Amino acid sequence: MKPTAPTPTGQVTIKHVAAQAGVSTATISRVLAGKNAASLAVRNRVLRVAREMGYEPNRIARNLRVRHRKVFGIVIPDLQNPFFTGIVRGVEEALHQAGYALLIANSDGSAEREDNEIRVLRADGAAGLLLIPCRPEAEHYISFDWTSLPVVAIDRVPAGWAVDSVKTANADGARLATEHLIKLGHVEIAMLNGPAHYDVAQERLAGFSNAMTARGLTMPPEWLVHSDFRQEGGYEATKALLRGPRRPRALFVANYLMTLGALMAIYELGLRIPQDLAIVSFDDMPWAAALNPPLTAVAQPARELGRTAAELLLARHADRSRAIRQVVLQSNLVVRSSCGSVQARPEVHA
Amino acid sequence: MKPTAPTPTGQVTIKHVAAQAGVSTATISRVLAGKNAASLAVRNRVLRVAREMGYEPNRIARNLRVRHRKVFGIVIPDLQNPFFTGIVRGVEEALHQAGYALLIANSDGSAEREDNEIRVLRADGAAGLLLIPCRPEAEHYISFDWTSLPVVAIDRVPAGWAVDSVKTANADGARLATEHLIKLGHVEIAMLNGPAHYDVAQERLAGFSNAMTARGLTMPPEWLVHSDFRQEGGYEATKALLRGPRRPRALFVANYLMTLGALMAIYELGLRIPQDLAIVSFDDMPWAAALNPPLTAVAQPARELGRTAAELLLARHADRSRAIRQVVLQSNLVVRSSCGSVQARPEVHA
DNA sequence: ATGAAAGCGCTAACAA
DNA sequence: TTGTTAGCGCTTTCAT
Repeated sequence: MKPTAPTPTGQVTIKHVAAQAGVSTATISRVLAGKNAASLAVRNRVLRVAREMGYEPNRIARNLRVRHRKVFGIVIPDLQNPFFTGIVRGVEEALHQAGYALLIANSDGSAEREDNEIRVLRADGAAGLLLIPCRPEAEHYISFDWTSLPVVAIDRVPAGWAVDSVKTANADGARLATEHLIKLGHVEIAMLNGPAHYDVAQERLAGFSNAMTARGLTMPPEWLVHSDFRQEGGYEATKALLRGPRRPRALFVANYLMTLGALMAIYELGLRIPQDLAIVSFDDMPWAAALNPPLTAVAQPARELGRTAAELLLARHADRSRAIRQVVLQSNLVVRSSCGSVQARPEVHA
Repeated sequence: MKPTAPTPTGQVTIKHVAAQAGVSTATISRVLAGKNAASLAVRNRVLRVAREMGYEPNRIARNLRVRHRKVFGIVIPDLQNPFFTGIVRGVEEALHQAGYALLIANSDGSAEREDNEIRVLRADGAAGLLLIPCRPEAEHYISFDWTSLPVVAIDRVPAGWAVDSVKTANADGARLATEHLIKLGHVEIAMLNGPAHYDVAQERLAGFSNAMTARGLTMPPEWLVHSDFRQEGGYEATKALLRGPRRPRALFVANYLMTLGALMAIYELGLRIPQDLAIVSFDDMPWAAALNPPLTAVAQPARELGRTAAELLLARHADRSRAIRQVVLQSNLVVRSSCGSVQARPEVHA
């Protein structure tokens, strides 16, 4: 059969082009694939006809045939978190350059949805997966069947799961923030941290503690508060903390969502930043500079994290047997004015 | 051939399951499709074997066969803009419920990338497209070949393009914001708007103007400034405005990115909000409440916009010939304290 | 340099 | 109720 008009669905297939150009489908395929295995005359004719007919190869068919797609998938816990979307941008850029597309899925922080999205992504032909895990336990991920599906973990890396991964130097970042506070003369420092079983929270705490003890600073136990990394939780926790028997003069908040909550609590309590309370945040956001006063924060290299993860995945895709690599990227402190300076104050030891 | 072990790639196909269960692939297909066209015994056996073998249908093959995918695509101009990601969430929720997946693509505000993403999405088998256009001109979109690819426009609707669309009641929202200012006693009101050729900007301006003239308020022409909807632009424009010969006492900013810039300019100039300058913003953001003072803003129903768009697309998908529908969703003003109150001030007419 | 033909994994007529 | 068979649109041997 030599169909010369588009199919009922309006799609023009390789057959139509072949018929029109008077060659076989194989030739069309070759020419379009850029293989120089056709005479110049044929080549030009094919190209022209294809263009004229508005031919667009059906990738689904192509993918079925070649048994893989130039597509990776990423599943993130929160589409509205600028840190995560920053990572996605980085991934996208790198993948785009390499000629790969990216499927973005949203687990919403739910384990079931995460599982489901992973399955869907695989069935949809993703050649590999980027994952910002929403569970800190490794067991689940380990028991998952990753056969022929390379994966790299970003930001959060369940301890004991042997995968390629990229993360921020959390401890270093936290140390930077804490030292900044200390250098400015603060001694009564509290920390608002995330859930204690998250590696990210543990590391940030470690950095904080190290900085404190290195300077011989101590704090009452109630100044270390564990919340949930969310805005509401940060709000409540901060309120409780600041209403407590002893009020700290400086606060290190372990992520941006809780910082938002903390800020609200602070204003509500009528406290001034930084005079009454200095504040540093983990995570720098576009709006940090628009706050009054501008917020000092440690900036995670989100785009870079994404880029690196993409490169890791590409590399693993190309060579399944290469050594597993864990890369950690440095974060840096961007100093604005929410920590003020208390150098003039008498150094009351806590 | 009766393959009983997975293929070299490790994938287990319908054939393996069929062989193992001792039935034909057709039966497997039917059972798994939920068609009750198999005896209970067979049905159970198939289900069990499939589970045991970890069989996951290859969607690529399925899609090729059924000639469509349960997938829609969305292309947005900025993955990091909370308003857009809010829309995406809404879309995702609605589509998920309907059993569809969503491919997210990022045009980055570039026309070429937008074109490209649309093509890719189509070739990747998307059954329909959601689009937040990055160009205000309709010509391009009209001339595009939408054959057999239903599409709905969100937020920005190029005038003259006959498609299903969902958008915010921009004029109403702007009117709300402006009236709020006026009610509070403000008369010296300026507006920081986006590019004049965007429908969104035009509508917000219309709402602003209507509110002003309805109250008999006028303003010097230099108080209407057109910027670019971006942070940097908002910063520059605000600085110029506030340094101008006549300084307004209130400012309506037409989107959130410019508000960020405006805020920075205001602080830099040492102006206090709202005493020296009241500010209302179009777009409400999670951090608006954490600002000092908390920002009064008109909130666009992003999630709802997304949900509605998804429903429109689903409906169009089901019935190509239904009447084109344009839905506009109401926005609402969330009053915080960045506009203060100047009722006590003498009413100097501008 | 080009074509014929086999199949990727699945579904849906059509038979039985 | 179940199996046989013919493709979906493409790429890729294997011939020529």
